[in-house]
Amino acid sequence: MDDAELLRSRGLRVTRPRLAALVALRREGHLTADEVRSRIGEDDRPVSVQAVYDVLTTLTREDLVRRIEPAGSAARYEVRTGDNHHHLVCRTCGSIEDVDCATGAPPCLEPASHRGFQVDEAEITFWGTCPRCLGDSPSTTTPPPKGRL
Amino acid sequence: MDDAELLRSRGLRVTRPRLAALVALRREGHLTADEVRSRIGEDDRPVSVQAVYDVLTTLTREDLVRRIEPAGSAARYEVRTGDNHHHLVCRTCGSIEDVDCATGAPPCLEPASHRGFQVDEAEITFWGTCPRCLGDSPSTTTPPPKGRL
DNA sequence: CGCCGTTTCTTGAATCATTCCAGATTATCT
DNA sequence: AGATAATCTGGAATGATTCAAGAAACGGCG
Repeated sequence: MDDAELLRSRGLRVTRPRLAALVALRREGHLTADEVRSRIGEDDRPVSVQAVYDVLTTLTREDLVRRIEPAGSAARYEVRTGDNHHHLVCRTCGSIEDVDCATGAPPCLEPASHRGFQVDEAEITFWGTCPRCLGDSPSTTTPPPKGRL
Repeated sequence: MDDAELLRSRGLRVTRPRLAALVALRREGHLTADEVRSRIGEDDRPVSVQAVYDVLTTLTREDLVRRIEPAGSAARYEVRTGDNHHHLVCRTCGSIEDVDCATGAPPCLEPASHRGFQVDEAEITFWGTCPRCLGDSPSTTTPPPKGRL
């Protein structure tokens, strides 16, 4: 099933910005809205800021894309692969890696006490230092993408 | 050890805004910077927006306060109790509850594959619906604090 | 194949949280 | 008390995201 069919199967219209966003996210994961926009602009006709947010919001709502918001960074998007994986975030350079879920199926982890909550997802962010930043001198290190924490 | 001693023990100056922030956060957890500011303003002389951010940043750096940033909401602060606990967030009203860590000491959970990362913390957010929103009709439900997701 | 109605995209401005700046204050140490 | 560096104040700037109004385009229908 190609992207066009994928969109139709969710009852979504097939538009250039949507197809381009899916392609961009399939090529690189964990992109910010702005990065998605520039990737699209590179090999396609540019789209407006608004269109990018609309597209990403729609695709997220239909579960074709997952949105993550690591503390201290703008929201990032990745193609929803179906598996429930988690993220490793480098405190120094902000890079993000996927890691498989250690336990089984979603929500993959049960809270010690539900307190009456109906839990449907456990989102896990592992914080640490990436191998590159571990070895590098601070000067050669790529600075974090945006805000600090 | 009272708050003044606590601050001194970290090499921090004892100031009214810092003491007031600690008191406010001890009374209520998971407050936004702005909420901390208004709580201080209620029973103390008001402090500037800037002072609140400075104070919270400093206290966070010294590990007296923990900062969390649930997706779709402004940053929230809570007094660091030392235990590593996690959070239950209601998708409907945005309320946050603490839950103890099921596994042991930090990082409390190991990623399936480190990929060379040196992991020091596993931050877990459980998403779901709180008991109040489960039972309530949508109309009587308190709306989410800020942005949607 | 061309028209219509609805959805989606464009441009431009607004909002919110957070940070930057420069100068006035104030908690500590001598 | 006085010096000095850390803090706080007020005001403006920044960055991500959203709102608004109108133009354009997708997809169904005749």
